[in-house]
Amino acid sequence: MVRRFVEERCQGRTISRLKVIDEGILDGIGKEALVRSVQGRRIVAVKRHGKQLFLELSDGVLTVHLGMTGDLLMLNRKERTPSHVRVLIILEDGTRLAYDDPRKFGAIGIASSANEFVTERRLGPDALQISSKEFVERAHSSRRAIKSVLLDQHVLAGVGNLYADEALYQAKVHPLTPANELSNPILKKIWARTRQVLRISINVSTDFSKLPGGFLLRSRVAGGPCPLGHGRLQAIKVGGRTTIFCPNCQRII
DNA sequence: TTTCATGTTCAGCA
DNA sequence: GTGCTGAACATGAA
Repeated sequence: MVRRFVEERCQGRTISRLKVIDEGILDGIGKEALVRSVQGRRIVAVKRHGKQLFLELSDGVLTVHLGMTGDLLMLNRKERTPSHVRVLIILEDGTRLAYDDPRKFGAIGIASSANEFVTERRLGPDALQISSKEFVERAHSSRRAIKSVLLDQHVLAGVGNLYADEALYQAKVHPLTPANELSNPILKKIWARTRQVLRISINVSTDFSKLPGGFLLRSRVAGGPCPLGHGRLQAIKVGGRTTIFCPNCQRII
């Protein structure tokens, strides 16, 4: 939804200026070099691969990752900039695309192309692009917990912690199950649920209260009720990440 | 005051 | 090579 938002508001427009307010979020490029790389360029297209956003310019690509708390906002020329804006992209008419990120876990940089960036970072196929066949192959070759596999951006790109929990809840698979012990039909189900969860979340702009009933994301709280009414949710750590699941719906290993 | 958190990367170890 | 853990990053919220 961020991609769509930026596409609607910025595609086809020209960047007249770029202002770096906090250099901490620049990734592998200095302030001056970044400014030189974007100023006067037109935003030709807005693309996404996993969690990575690409603003394709008339020459080169601006790469944007929102980290955990990042956001992109449009501000008109008079609005004052919110307190955690790190970079401002000023368009020719004075409106501004603001990169806002309190925790500064995100990153902005430059690449020669989106493909080059994906290859260099060794990102896996996008979670919404990968075929069920390739997903099954990739997942099946790992002995790690299925949740860790879903979260591994080198296996497939785009699944975050919350979405991995949701997909496994929907597929009724315990998050600690070793991926290679899952049958092909179950892996296909996980693949299908994962894309469904991502699609629906994009459609409701990650406003989880708008999700249909039976979604874990609506009330993902340890000790809270299972959305399908099958007991209480439990919290564990998988690969260092908080994992919430229903021990009744998602059978143990 | 303390703990935890939607992400990524790296060091250290089995 | 595989895979796990913990730490680091910086800040707000509970």
